[in-house]
Amino acid sequence: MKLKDLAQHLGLSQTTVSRALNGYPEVNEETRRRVLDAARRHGYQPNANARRLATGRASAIGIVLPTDRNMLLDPHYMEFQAGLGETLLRDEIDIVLSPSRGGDETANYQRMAVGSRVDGVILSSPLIADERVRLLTELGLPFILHGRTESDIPHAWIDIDNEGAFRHATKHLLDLGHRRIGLINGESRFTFARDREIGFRSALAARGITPEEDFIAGGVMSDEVGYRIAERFLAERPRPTALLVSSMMMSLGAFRAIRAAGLELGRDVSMIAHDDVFPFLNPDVMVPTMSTTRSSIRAAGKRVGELLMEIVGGRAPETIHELWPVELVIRASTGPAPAD
Amino acid sequence: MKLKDLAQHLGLSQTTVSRALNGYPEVNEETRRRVLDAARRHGYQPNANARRLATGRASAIGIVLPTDRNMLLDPHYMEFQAGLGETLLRDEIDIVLSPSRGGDETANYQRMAVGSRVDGVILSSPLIADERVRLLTELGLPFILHGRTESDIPHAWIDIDNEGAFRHATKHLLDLGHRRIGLINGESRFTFARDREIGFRSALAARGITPEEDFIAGGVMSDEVGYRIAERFLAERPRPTALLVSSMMMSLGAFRAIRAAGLELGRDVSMIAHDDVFPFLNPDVMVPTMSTTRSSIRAAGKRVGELLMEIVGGRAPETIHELWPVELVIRASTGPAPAD
DNA sequence: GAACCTATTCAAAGCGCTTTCAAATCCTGT
DNA sequence: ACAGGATTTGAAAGCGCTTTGAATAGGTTC
Repeated sequence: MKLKDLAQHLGLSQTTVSRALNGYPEVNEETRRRVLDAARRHGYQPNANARRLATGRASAIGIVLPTDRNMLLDPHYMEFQAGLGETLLRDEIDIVLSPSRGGDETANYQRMAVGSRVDGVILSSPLIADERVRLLTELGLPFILHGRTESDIPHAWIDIDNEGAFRHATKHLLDLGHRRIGLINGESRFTFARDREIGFRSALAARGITPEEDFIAGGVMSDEVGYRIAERFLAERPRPTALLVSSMMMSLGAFRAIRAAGLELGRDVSMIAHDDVFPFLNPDVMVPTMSTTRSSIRAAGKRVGELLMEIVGGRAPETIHELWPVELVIRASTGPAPAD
Repeated sequence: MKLKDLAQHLGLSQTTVSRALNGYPEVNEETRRRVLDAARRHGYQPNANARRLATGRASAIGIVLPTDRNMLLDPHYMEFQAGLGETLLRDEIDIVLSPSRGGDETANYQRMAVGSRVDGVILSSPLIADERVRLLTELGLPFILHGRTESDIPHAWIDIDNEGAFRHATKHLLDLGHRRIGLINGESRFTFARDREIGFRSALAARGITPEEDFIAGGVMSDEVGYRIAERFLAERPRPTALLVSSMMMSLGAFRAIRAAGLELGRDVSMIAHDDVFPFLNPDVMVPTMSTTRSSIRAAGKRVGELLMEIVGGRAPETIHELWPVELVIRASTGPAPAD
């Protein structure tokens, strides 16, 4: 059933039917009712591609998934997508995935931009100086950054306060008497990891403590890497009495390393991990319960979707900068520093 | 730059240029070279939506993500998508995500089918009697099932041998002398979970052992649920000496429960977990290393993409049934049953 | 009653591509 | 030199929708 058929059936022109369906005002209310009614009865749905061609709008947003950077492999993306969906589906916006191999993301973005496959894209996990901002600006493809990057080019971003989160977490550990604190971070090329390290260092500096460089490390945010780094930290003498960890996945590994070293979490070693709020990894049911800096990545996904649609709708990207505060939730994995 | 411009620039008709670009044979080789050359120089890329409208092919496949079923929240989807991308990106096929809330997936599928938004869809995590097979058949939307379901309607599927995998794993534990084996399964409404239970039971039955119903449980495949079930099992007297677990995530929780009960994995309690091969959760680096039934979900995603494109291309779905064997990898988490 | 609004509808022209059908050109064999 | 076939190109008709510009009908105004 196409528009033409529906129009014929109603004895109206395509024009009027189209207008009635799309809510244009210059249509008699009675006519509109008839049209909407008939459309529902016949299960009419416009051909998405015809509409796209006619309007020039893709009604879709894109995400490039780097399938070889370990990035995508973790659950963060999934949660983020779920959040995105909450916004976009309501407005009949499609989410187009463009998995990219071999670090050749440029091609993916180009492809999306040129064929008018999508109206805009979402940039996740930005590097400290991320080329994609320039690339997309040149391509003229609207975008929003989830995270931040250094760039002269004005652009939209939304980020959590990674620096503040880790500053507060560090400060909390200091207040508990900890002096040797290990930082198990994400990969240092990502802005969020840099910001967390800055927050960590600044809290130490505020107390006149010089951080031990051996107690700062980062890597892919996996269970495995968490284990390895924690194992290394705990083998040092004197060893750290507290760990600050960039993800719950890593904290699982770190926890194992603590056990493996014959130590007890929350007593011998304290730990605070960053929690992106995965439904399948709940810090409240861990044993012991895990102290966290918490910010829902799903909520972020939802908001990112909203904002991108605003940009596509004409809002100036440079007016969009949101920095979300991060909550520090103290649970049982943190305790006073043990006596030396 | 559109086709018309390019044609004008070359002094050719749109027809010829279009044919040259799309590899039709009835075009002079020299002309084709000129066209391809000019297209590259001008960075010409056809408008995706115009092409879609003209050909009637969407060059896209769809995935409905149930955002409220806990399903999607786990990392399986992500790995699967990565695999999909390996196939589809090569052929310029888009992956369209359709997140669905409130269990109203029907609407999502309908939407994809009618607007010719996608050429076909992928069905993941089928229930034992999954309505979607009938729905999609009626909608006339090509699809492939990743997993199996009971249905009179002939359809394409690809699945791993869940039953065989768990039968072998159980048999291996029996060979090690274990008699009380706990099954920590996925949610029982899913076919894969049922099949695993069948495999488990049949291995026991083959030795004349009646399974203890209290040692069979299932739930969302999360760390948390793994912990809870294992904790419950281990509180029983006599307790199981081995656990068979449906996912690595659950096995993490189960492992914690074993430690919490003051037991040692691989000595007091053996464990075999199903490993979908996540790059961030490597059974080889766990302590102790984890015995697994292994089958890469990413490889499955890749194959599913290939097969779906074959179906879209005209291959009869009922000719597509692939059952993949599952490897049993014995590592340190399994050992002989302790004396009673 | 003529001129002028306003509200409502429609015919037709795109959107940028593919594809059918016809035409033009070039060979080949006789 | 010419019919007949193969090769190569092009004009034009869609694909199903939106949107412009024009037309019609029904008041209003002076």
